[in-house]
Amino acid sequence: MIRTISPNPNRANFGRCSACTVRSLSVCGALDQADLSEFERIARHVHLAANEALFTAGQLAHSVHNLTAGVARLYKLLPDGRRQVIGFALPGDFLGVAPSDRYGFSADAVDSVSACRLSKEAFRHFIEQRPHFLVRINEFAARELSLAQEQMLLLGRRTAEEKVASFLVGWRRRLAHIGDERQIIVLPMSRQDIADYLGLTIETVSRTLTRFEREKMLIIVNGGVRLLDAARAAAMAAA
Amino acid sequence: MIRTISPNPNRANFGRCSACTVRSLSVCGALDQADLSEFERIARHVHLAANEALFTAGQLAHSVHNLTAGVARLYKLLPDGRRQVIGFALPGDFLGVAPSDRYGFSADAVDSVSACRLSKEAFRHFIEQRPHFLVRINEFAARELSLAQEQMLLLGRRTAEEKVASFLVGWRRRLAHIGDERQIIVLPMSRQDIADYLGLTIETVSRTLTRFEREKMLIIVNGGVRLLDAARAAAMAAA
DNA sequence: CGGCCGGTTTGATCTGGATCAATCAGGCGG
DNA sequence: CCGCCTGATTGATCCAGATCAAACCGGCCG
Repeated sequence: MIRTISPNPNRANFGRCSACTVRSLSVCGALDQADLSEFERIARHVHLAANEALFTAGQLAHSVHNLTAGVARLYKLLPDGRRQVIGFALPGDFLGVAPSDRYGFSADAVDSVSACRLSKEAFRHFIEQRPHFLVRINEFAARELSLAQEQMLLLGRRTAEEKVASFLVGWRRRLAHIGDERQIIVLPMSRQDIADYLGLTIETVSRTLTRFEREKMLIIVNGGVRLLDAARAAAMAAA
Repeated sequence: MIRTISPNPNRANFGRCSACTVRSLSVCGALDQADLSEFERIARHVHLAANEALFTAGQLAHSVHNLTAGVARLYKLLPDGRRQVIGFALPGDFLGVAPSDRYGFSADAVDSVSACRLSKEAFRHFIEQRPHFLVRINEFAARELSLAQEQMLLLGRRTAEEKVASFLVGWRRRLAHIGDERQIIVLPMSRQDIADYLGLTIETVSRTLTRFEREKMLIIVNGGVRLLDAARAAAMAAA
């Protein structure tokens, strides 16, 4: 069985920010010991089972979130049910940059998820006293924006084959960034999630992966893929 | 002839920040008189003719920009020349939120453009002394991110008809926001720009607009469109 | 251990939008 | 005022990926 996604699956994160395994990756990486205990005072840990909602588009945005374990699916829906997954959040990711008082998208757990939840008000107050923390938030927002722009290029101008290859390469890079260096690229999300992320149908994603396997670029395993020809995948993702 | 896009086309902006017609709309809206004169000291005004470049993807990011007049096209290219326009910048828009020391996209003038250019270094220094300004930058980044997410939904899941209708409605809203309340929706960008923004071809954009005209939803005029049935357009954009 | 059940794969066919190919229109220089 | 040049429109055809329709597969519960 393939383990869940977490920087160090053997050590549990039980509430103490100073022991947080994703701190250096997260916005909290900018906090010193004193800041951290104040942060801990205003944060609450939440745990969600697969498919439970962190929050829903359109609701009043009471809270901001800091993912500490698992993978979340971020998405928007059209009235008739068409869905666009706008991103997958990993441990260390911050969900709270928003221009209005309502959530602009929905987020729910792909596998079991842990997160720090802070009331928006307490969070705003916390920030106001700590400009260096705001700088950090800004860096995270900038990275997020840059990823979104890359995704626009993908959605608007890449072929199905390029989309799937780009997704695998990008996902692998993000897993590596949080310390998951396993041979196998774990894919906890469903084919439908991937399709909705890439602007494709589930059938096209499935066919494309099968073709990649036939062409010996990868092997489809339970819960993920094993990449055999990383160079070829990277080339497809680039061009 | 249709006038260029500017909040108040009759008053020129000649270098003095305190006389800047877009200040309240821009990141500078958060600055007081003293901040403003320091800002003015480190800013330089640049003017570009149509199709001149503000900056190019991949180059070292020396500067940040604050658009004061005209429209800029922001885009990314694939190695084979496929282009995705990731946005159009209007007066008041800030171009400078980036996660790396290189520009992540290219920007050039659609029509003739004016902008404040600041060295990234001077800008960073300026920010460090002024946390409230950073908050403002953050709000702008959040709005930008939210627009990008909306655009991902459009690119991934909307039909050609919905894309064109959404574009017109969204563009009109942005024009209204900067004070352009004219009956006609000015479209200074080419059909190719619109196509590359919507993930379509120029032919599909053209055909869709002519169909909208045949169906009496709008009239195509030189340099823009006159919207006759705003409700219908809004309905198409929503669903 | 067998029969669901949800997610995935595979196959057959269809179609929205792309591609290829002429016009067409309007601004501009001569 | 004419002819060109660039961008836009319109028409004919094509095809990548969607849709429709079965299997298939693995985990789980009785």
